[in-house]
Amino acid sequence: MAAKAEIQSLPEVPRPLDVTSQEYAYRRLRHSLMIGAIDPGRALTIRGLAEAIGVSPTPVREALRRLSSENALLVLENRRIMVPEMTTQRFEELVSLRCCIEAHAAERALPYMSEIKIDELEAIDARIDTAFEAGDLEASTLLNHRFHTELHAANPVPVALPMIESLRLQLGPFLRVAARYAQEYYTVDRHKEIITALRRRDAIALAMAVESDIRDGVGRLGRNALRKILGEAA
Amino acid sequence: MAAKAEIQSLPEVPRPLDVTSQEYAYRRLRHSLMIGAIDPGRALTIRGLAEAIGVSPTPVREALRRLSSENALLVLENRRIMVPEMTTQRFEELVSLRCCIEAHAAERALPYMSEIKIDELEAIDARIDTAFEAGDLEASTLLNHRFHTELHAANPVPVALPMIESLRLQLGPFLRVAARYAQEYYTVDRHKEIITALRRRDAIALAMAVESDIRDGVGRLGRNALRKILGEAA
DNA sequence: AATTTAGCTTTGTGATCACAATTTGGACTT
DNA sequence: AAGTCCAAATTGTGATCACAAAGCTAAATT
Repeated sequence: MAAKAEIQSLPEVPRPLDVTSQEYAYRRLRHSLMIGAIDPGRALTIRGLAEAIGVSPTPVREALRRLSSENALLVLENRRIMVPEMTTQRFEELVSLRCCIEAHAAERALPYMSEIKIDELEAIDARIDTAFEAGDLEASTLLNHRFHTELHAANPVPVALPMIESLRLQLGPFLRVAARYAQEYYTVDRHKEIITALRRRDAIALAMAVESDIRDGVGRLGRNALRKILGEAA
Repeated sequence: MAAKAEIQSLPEVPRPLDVTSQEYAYRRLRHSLMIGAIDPGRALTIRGLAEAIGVSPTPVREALRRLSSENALLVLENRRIMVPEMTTQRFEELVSLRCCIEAHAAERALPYMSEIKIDELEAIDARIDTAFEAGDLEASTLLNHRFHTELHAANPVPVALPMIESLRLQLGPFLRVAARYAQEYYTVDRHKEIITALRRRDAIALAMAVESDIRDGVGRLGRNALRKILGEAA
């Protein structure tokens, strides 16, 4: 009996005392996916993950079902589970859909935006700049997520949020790979424009700023990486 | 020991031989939700559903996790699971988001639309009219779903489809209730406009037609129902 | 009569076990 | 040396059981 070939080592996340094993497995898997700790195309086994996380197969299965419902994982007809691979077409679809939904969600959140909330967003943006100048890409992207989430969450009925997070989860693993291929980080941060539009209560400008922020940021990074990755393969 | 208070009777769905119990439970629950067989606000128990479906609790739990990831079900902090209730605000958010995504998805599918595909859509639309005139609301709404799905599925990378279906699932239970309150069915069917826009390859007209179709159909029906329901309550 | 409390039931959760299907590895044949 | 076939291991699946928390009912206390 050979030793288990590959005991996945998943990044750890804090576990509050009252969260269920299923929820903990979900969070840990989700975080691993988001930061690109599991490569696209990688096959996952329930028992392997259960051992890595330290719980029984049952809660792991439930976590995997959740993730596949969010399209963060793919269940093949072999019933095997893997991280979806990125293609040029899928990337373009994901980015354009994310622009569409986030612009819409921002417009919908605008009427509920208080000046205090805008101040908070401005503070987060300042921290993003600080983190970026310090070269802390980890904190920078995390704060960037935070900025967008806070923006949309101003809406008291955030039905768009789960969908935006699903898109982030689908883009996450690939963007981490993409970051390795980027020689320079285009920090074309449209957050200043977003905040200006918020203060002016200008819905049109807001939607355009949000769309530009995503298209010029995520879109450009991913496209460049895809060009290089596909160039290498050929 | 009193008999079980409420053995849910869920609408049956065909079960192919090769589908897992988990998948079967999912489909049956999903279908029940979609046609409004389970009232909003209704609490669900794992054991009760397992008995109703005829499987053990394990696959039911997995199905419930999937459904809650799609926001078709709500897990309370008591860990109890229920069908979300509809509010005016949530309804408006769902309808506007659905307009936004479906218009976008239709635009994205347009370049992949063949004349044959458009013919098929036209055929489905004809069947919708037939079913509607025959008073078969069940078939009519089912075919309406089919029409929209076929439209979006022309895109070879349909990343928007799961989100659209999630929105349908969130609106489904309520719309069934709403239909009871509608004295007359506004059959303002914009499908003819959609097909014309497709044939002309007019992306703008297509997006507008899709948006109008949803806003004038689902939106109007739901708003009227909400007005009456809330009027009764007051 | 209202409120608290005690005990029972129901419920979600998760670990374990058994089973079937798929996969894997190597030995055998050609 | 390449392909085929059989056996062992791995994997997904699902039922069952045990446990703890939450809910409910009814009795007892104030």
